[in-house]
Amino acid sequence: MNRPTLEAVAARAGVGRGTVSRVINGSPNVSAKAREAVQEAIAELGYVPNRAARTLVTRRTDTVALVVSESELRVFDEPYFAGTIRGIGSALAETGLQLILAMAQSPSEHDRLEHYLTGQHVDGVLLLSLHGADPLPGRLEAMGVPTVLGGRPVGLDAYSYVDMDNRGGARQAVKHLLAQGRAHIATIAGPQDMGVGVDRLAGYRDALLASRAEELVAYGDFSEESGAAAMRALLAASPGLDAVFAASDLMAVGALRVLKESGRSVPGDVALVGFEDSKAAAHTDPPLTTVHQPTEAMGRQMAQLLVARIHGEELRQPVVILDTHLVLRASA
Amino acid sequence: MNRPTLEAVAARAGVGRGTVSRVINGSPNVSAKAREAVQEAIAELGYVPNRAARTLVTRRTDTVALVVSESELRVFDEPYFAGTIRGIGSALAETGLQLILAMAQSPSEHDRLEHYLTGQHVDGVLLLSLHGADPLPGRLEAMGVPTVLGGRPVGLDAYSYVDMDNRGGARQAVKHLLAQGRAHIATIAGPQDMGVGVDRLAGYRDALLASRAEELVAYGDFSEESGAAAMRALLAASPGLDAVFAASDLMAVGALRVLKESGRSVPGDVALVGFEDSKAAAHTDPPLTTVHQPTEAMGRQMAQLLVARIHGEELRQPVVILDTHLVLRASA
DNA sequence: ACTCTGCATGGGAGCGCTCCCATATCCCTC
DNA sequence: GAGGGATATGGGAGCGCTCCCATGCAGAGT
Repeated sequence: MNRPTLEAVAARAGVGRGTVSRVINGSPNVSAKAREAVQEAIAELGYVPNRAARTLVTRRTDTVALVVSESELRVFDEPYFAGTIRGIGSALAETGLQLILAMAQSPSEHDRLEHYLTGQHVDGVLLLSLHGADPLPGRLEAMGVPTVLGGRPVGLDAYSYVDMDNRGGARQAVKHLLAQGRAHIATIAGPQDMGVGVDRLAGYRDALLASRAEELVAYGDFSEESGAAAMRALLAASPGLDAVFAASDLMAVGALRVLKESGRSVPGDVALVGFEDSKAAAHTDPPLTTVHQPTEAMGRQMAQLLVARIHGEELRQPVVILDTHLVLRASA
Repeated sequence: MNRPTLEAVAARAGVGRGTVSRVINGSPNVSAKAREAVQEAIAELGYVPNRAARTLVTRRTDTVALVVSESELRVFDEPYFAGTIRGIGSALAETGLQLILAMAQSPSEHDRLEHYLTGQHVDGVLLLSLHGADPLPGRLEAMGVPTVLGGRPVGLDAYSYVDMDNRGGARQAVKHLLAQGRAHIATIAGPQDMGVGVDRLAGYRDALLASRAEELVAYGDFSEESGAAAMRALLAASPGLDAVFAASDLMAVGALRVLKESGRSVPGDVALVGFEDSKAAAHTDPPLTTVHQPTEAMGRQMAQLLVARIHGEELRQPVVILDTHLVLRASA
């Protein structure tokens, strides 16, 4: 049951420990003959390097953490999460780095987590869409732990992050509504302590400003119920509205329900656009026109930036914004 | 920037290395005075044990892997995944174990993964709903790596797994349809190389057998499209059917679409029941009656079983089946 | 007073690896 | 043919920890 060690491989190959180590780590200064002998011995013995021993001396852990904060957990089943994690996984697989999933489910665990992350257990950290001015990324960077955020943070300036072009996507969506001749376009905005919330609202305003239409805003928290509530508020305030841009598909779903209940037809009376291009969007009645976001690409990009930083490279472009585009379905 | 070591703590506290180690690991054989001095020194220096050094000597990694196989990746955004992972996370957080997320995205990576998992990098492995007779769990156990599966495996006997009562849930769903006076009940079954697929079909048959009704089966792969295709096949074969039990919500969604397209009303002409109680189920029109499964509990349970095995405990009950129950909405 | 038991303690050995230095080997140049 | 520079190689030291053994010391028993 005992795993072979470096020494065993060296003995088998008839070389010294150093040479085996060089072969494993891809040093060029090894003769072809020695390299071959070593590789053969490795294969024969089924040798696998002991990560702990290596970490102990190199101080690299070859591990990065994906931190999912408490608030995020609720949103766990949002479609963008699945895509992002898949992207992270595939980018990381190419580098041999391991991904550990760190979830802080309570404030006390949040401390434990910070301790863990700064305690040389990981080479870098990926943080997904945090709320408000979370001090974590700043502290990690201060302790020398490279960090890359998913989603533009609001209230702090992070060195490196990857985000969707939320503003551009929203602008496009609202322009589409305008182009269809809609005159009273409302928006159901997301929480304003998150970049996504702020940016999608900004995009809405961009488009309206260009056309000098009046703005009409209600806020939700990305949940369906909040979308329904916001829709009710909007209808009460402006019964004559003829279009709604919701900052998330889920909120759009809630809004759709309320619109129907109020006897309005979609898109006949009111056109509706969501954001996310989630699976749910394709299944509503009518199917939802929405803004597509490249979640998997975002994950890949985050991982790539982090890996570069871990390798000590200077990032040419520490902030990456990915394109979004409108997906036309029946609701607008 | 240099982290303090055990030795530094010992010096500060005026004791030997051994005593500090004993304090950290909770050995009872330490005088109150020494313990106090050590704890003070630890706090003052902000000492955090080096995991790699500890792993090197103990051969414990305090890490477990959650393996998500290639085929699983597609299903990543299925709601049960989010719930399960949350349950695993919360159960693990209580034990101090770390969760690493291992995804095999291609067959070649599958080998690499197996190598990794058996190469003393993790203390145990959690495997989520595998297809067919995957050799991985057997190999892991053979190498002495404790393994717990999520979902009953088909074609191999695993020592320990956690599953939902898929058969019971399906039986309940179909009985409900029978109780409503439905006489021609079809099912859209899942893939028969997965426990969920087999068991939900078995439950359907249980219920039909009791009532001596005729069975009517089509197969899908849990995707919406496959559900739609199966529904078309069923309608072609038996235009007079008046109820459908789909083995997943997503397939039910596909079936619902086809039923509507064929001019049938739901639940008027055809009653429809899904399985999973996913978010999507609540948003269809009409909302889907479905079988609820306790995903988070499943995750917790899996983690708990694994932890017990890692601690070398004999499992009183290595197989755990969790209850499911019917959620009545409008579609049946 | 002396031995014996039992617990607290210090510190050597060693986990498996990388780093680096000293040494061996080779080939080229004059 | 001798000297010099490169390149390949072996192996000691040491990363920070746990394990365990030897030692110290107090209190109990005779």
